[in-house]
Amino acid sequence: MAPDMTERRQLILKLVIQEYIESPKPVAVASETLLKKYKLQFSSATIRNELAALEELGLLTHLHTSAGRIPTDAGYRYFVENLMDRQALTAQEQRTIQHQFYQVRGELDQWIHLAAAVLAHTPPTHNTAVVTPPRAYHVRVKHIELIAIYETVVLLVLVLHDGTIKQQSLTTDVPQQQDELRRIAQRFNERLHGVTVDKVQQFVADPGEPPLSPFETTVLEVIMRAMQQIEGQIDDKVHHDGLLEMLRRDEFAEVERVRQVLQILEEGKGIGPLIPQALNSDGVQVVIGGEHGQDTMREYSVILSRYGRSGEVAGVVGLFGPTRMPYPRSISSVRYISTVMSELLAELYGDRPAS
Amino acid sequence: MAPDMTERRQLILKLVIQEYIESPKPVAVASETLLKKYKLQFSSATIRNELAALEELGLLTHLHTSAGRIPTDAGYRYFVENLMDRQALTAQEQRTIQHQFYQVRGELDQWIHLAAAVLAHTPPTHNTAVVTPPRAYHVRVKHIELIAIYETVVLLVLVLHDGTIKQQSLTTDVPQQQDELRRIAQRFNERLHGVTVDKVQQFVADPGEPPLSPFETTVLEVIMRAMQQIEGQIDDKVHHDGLLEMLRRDEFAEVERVRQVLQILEEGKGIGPLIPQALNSDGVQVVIGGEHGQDTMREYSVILSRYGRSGEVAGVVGLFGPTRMPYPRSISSVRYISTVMSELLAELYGDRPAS
DNA sequence: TTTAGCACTCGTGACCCTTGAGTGCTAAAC
DNA sequence: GTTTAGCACTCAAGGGTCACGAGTGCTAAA
Repeated sequence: MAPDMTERRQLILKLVIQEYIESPKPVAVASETLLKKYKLQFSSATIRNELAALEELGLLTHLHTSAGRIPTDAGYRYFVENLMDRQALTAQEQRTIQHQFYQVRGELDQWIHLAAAVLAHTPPTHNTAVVTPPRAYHVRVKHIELIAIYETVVLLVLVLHDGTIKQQSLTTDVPQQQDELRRIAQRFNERLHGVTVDKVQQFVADPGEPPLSPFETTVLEVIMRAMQQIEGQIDDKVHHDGLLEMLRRDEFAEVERVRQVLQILEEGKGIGPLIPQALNSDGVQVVIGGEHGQDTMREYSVILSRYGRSGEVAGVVGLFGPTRMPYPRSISSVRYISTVMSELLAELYGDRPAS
Repeated sequence: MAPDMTERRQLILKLVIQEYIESPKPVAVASETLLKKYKLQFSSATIRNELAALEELGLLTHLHTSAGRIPTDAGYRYFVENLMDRQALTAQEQRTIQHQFYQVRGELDQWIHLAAAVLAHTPPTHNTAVVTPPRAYHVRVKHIELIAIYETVVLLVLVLHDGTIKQQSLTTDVPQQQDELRRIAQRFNERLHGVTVDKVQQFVADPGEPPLSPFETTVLEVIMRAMQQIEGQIDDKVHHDGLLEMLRRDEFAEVERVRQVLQILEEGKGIGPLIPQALNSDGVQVVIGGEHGQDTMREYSVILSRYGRSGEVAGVVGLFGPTRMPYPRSISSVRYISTVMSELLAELYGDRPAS
């Protein structure tokens, strides 16, 4: 703790931030307000002196002379690191969430929707939930399927070990029979089960006997392209929920802010770059304002947590909103939901490394 | 043609609407402006009389006495039906679009992204492109695959004949071997190929020999549930592109309008109900303002066209924006892109009914 | 039936004023 | 040295007034 941060200053900073983030509207907080609301044992003049000191320390600021104080990014950071009280979810809330996940446990593609919906609708709402699907960094082949659609059209279904599915139609000059396709798929499945993209490459270079037909080569090329594409787009699309609710906040009275948010969410700008970091960290990550040098994010914060296991099948889940965010509660929600999702994921993929 | 609609009135109405929808800002058009811009052979006073008459007929309106005229929904409708000049895409634009689709022809899941991107970025931009994935109303089983993830976890992959893929993990009490799973899948594929959900139901009721194991019954139940769910959500999620570009329009200076649009796009309100109709019609559908009694849509128009074949595998593609929309050009774009997509779809599924 | 002329309407933007919340400072009290 | 009362000062927000000008609607003449 910096020596300048006396206990009283900590108390006042904490109260200012709590007051500010909990109020429905973003009104700067004044010395008299604090005095009355929290029945402090010193006068408003003293508070004003302390507020001035906290401003000197860079933790608070104000928009103009005759306005109350609002936290700076550094102020929020200090609050999150040192001052805030944890606000765990109630047992009832935990049960409800567990129950909802239990109902869709098998449907991996529903997870991200559910997670986002739950986070967006667990009070306090008014922030946007963001989730990426569970994915592996280095994808491996789980299963290959070739289905004759009709004579010269074949549907390739590629299942990767993280559960990602990629489908692709192929047209061929030579008509393919379903029997023949099954034979090809079986050979591929035997040789390629569990391998990464470079092992597929090796197989193409040295297939052994019998050599690959042109059609088989095509199929393998498509498979490799698909795998590469999927590896490259890890943080491509971030699913979100609760946006409209968030836009009701007074912060979004001017269109420009709304456009900013849409740019961040729709084009992945701002949040995307934070995802790799979250995937490789344990615990909840909090990025406040422009802390990571992203100008688009200067007025927004993101709370992210990985679910699943680092380096294996994993995704991130979190909340996004204006820096004026109810951090204690939001952090608890994100932490809890990531735990639940991790447990369910472990159940699905087993407790050992996914094969 | 209503007898009141003299040629001159038609001309003036057409010019008013063209002037209004082509201008970058929504400024009501005045009699003097028309006179100067189009060198009309009669005076501004005459134009004013005609404008008053067109207002009497319900085709134009104005916001206050000292403002120029703007079209009503009925005015736009009359324009679209009777007055507008077709504005076909240039050969160059057509080539570019064809080329882009050719590059992703096999990847069905890329289609909707591409279609939306192309529509959103073909001038005039400033409207939002909307696309639904190619889907069949009555889904039939194409292929069933069971993959052992580990001993008691099985991944079911269900491929439907419209190319939709549904994955679901199942946990079982009895460990399942991959060989056994392959046998089960093969039996199912032989018996269920091409069948609709009620035929699956029949099979469960009367499986013949050998009877179904509890695990097999579970799998079939999951399959049926998945099929029902997919049939029910035909117009569930509408993919869109170009939203941010549209929000730069002056129409969206107030947040309330932006919220309306997000509600329409994110929650499917407004556009969803129009989709079944578009799927069952030929040609381009234009819904202007609140024509279909949807209050949320009162200030917006949608241009939709089916691609694919009615009743078989098909989707819709279109444009969405404020009623002040460049109809001639937008309609041409939508028409062209739906044609291209229909052709590609026919190529993928063959020219006969999909089997 | 068309047109010139002109009064009238009404939204827009500039300007000014008042109000009140809240600070910052000074000087006295503890 | 620290705390506090008192008060001058600042500044955003809201409201009222006014001038401006674009554009219509009407009247009367062509």
